[in-house]
Amino acid sequence: MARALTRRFFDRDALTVAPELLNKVLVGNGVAARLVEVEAYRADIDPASHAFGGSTARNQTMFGPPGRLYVYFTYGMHWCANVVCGTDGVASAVLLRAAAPLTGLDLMRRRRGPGRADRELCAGPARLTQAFGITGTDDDTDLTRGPIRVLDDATPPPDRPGRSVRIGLREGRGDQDRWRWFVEGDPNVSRTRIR
DNA sequence: GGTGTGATCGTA
DNA sequence: ACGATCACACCA
Repeated sequence: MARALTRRFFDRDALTVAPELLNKVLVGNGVAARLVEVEAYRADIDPASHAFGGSTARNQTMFGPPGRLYVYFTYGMHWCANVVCGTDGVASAVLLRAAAPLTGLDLMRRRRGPGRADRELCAGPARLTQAFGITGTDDDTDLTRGPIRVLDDATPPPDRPGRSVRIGLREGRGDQDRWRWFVEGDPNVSRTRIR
C-alpha cells in the first residue's frame, strides 16, 4: 500500500530530503517510476542554484511552500523538474534526475519516441519530464495533492546510496559539493558527464 | 565503453 | 552568451 508523501516530508533541508527521495515512486499523467537519482540545490550557499542571485520570475516557485514542483526550461528545448524543500528562509529544491520505469511504459515510449530501451525512458532529468509529460504548466503544482505525486510504497532508500558531485555544472563545485545521490548499480541512473 | 558536436531559446 | 540536456555520429 502506497501513501503520498506529505508536506512535512519536504519541509526540511534539501540535503536531508534528497537521499530520502531515493526509491520513492513518482506517479502521474498515466505513468509511474521509482526515483533512482537526485541532486540538492540550496540558494544560500550554492552558486549553481537558479535562486543563488535572489528571486526572479523564473525561480519564484523555489521561494514558495515546500512540496511543490519547480519546473524550468533549459537549453532551448528541455524541461527539468524539482521538488521544492522547506529549508527555513532558503530557496532550496531537489532535482529529479532519473527514475526506473514501473508502469505506463507504452505511454512513456509514445512520449519519448518509439524504439527506446526501457533504461532510456527516464534516465536523465529532461528524459524523465518527457516520459511523464511534465512541462512548464506543471510549475508550482502541489506534489502532495495534485495529479503528480510522490508515493512511499515502503521501499526504503538504499543503506549506502551512491554519492558524487553534481552533473553538468560549471559553478558551485567544491569539496562540499557531493550533493548528487543515486541508487548504486541501477541501470536507469543517468550517464554522468561532468564538465 | 568513450568523446565530440549541433539543436534551440528563455534568461540574466 | 550561455545553460541543473539529449541524441547521434564516430572511435575503440
